[in-house]
Amino acid sequence: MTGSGNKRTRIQGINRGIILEAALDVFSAYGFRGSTIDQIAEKAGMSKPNLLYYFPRKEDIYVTVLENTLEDWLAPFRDIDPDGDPVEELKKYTILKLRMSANKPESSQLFANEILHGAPAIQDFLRNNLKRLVDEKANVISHWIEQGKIAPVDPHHLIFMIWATTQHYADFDVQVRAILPDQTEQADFFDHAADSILTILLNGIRPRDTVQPAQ
Amino acid sequence: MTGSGNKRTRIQGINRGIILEAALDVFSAYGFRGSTIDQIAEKAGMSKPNLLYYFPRKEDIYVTVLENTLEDWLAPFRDIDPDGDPVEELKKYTILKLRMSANKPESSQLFANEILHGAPAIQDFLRNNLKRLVDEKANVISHWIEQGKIAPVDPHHLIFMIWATTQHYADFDVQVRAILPDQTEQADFFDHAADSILTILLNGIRPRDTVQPAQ
DNA sequence: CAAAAACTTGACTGAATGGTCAAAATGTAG
DNA sequence: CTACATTTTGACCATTCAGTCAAGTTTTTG
Repeated sequence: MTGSGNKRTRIQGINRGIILEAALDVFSAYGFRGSTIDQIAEKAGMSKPNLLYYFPRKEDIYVTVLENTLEDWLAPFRDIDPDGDPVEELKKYTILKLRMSANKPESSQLFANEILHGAPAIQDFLRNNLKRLVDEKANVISHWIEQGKIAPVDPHHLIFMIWATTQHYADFDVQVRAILPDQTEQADFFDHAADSILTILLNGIRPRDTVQPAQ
Repeated sequence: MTGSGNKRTRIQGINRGIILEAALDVFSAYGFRGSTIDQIAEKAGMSKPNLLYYFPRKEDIYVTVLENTLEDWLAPFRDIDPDGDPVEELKKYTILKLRMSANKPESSQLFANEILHGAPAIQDFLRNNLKRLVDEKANVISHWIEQGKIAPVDPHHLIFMIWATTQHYADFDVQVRAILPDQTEQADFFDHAADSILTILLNGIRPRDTVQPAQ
């Protein structure tokens, strides 16, 4: 959960972890500018100078949290298996992402906030690592289409659609709760959401030999 | 574009408009906390005290911009016609929403940022006005389903899916551009996006009499 | 257990920023 | 064109907040 970088001593390992956990909470709730070092320090249960002993600048904390988050976020995407059954793979991925939205909305929110404000800290990452990875997976989808396993749809836009839809439940959490106050209380809310989304999505990409009805 | 509230004099009308336009740009780019009154004042071409003469507090500007934005944002949703053809109505709505993402991403971004940070300024609006409206439109969709005009899908989640997908192109603009640098340059990028999304979405909700294939 | 290294913190500093104020400039109505 | 209302702004104030520092405390190591 914490594990980044060079933890010289025992105490460093522990405290960096505590700080990063607190920082995720605070940054995801208030954004970079909206968060204060004091807030994070208090949540981490240490003094501000102590926190700055581990991360000399506010930005250092932020970037570290963001990097850790990115990895969590991409792992299930990396795991999409080119040799698996397309429907099964996309289904698995969608459910995993949705589960992340349910269990760790903070990660998604932190990331969303970063992108929303122009991704100042991860421009390069998006343009290089992420682009490469997405292009690669888009290729996988293209193959599936060629083999007639799913309908011909633009792979990139399909990926965007899955991202958007699944992250919506984390990023727009407040709105979802406001609109469905009772259902969001229920334990099976996310299962139901998954069902609904997958029904549309999987039927949307099911191979069709008939032409779409006019209009 | 500007038009809210009580503009006593000619000058007030003009200047409030200028301020709100500048404020939308600034707030959408940097968030509430990340924006400064000086920034907005400079963009609006006037001194800070002058700006504060029209909107005594930073929050007043923010709330006003947000309210104007909300109306733009909801108008096409309100216009979904219960008596229209379902596929045609949803198609129209999706395209309108996507066009808004293309033409005025700032509005969507401002709204996304507000929700992302817990919607402190519009909790009530979400819980009352928005919930009512969404429930109403969800009912319309339910009717369409009963009449067999579209497949049985959860109306609320369908709405979320359309919102999420269309707004993604505004809110995650930087990411989309990073992944599709060439295509986003092209004039027909949004048309292509609309095609891709609608292909999946409309097939996803097309009435089916055959059972979905196993798994 | 003593010395060195690592860790912790109260008190402080400087810059940024939301907001005030009184006086000047401009617009408007009779 | 004069009196009044509206608009504009330079200078200023108080607060918040990132980051420093020097002096203390704890942990580790030989």
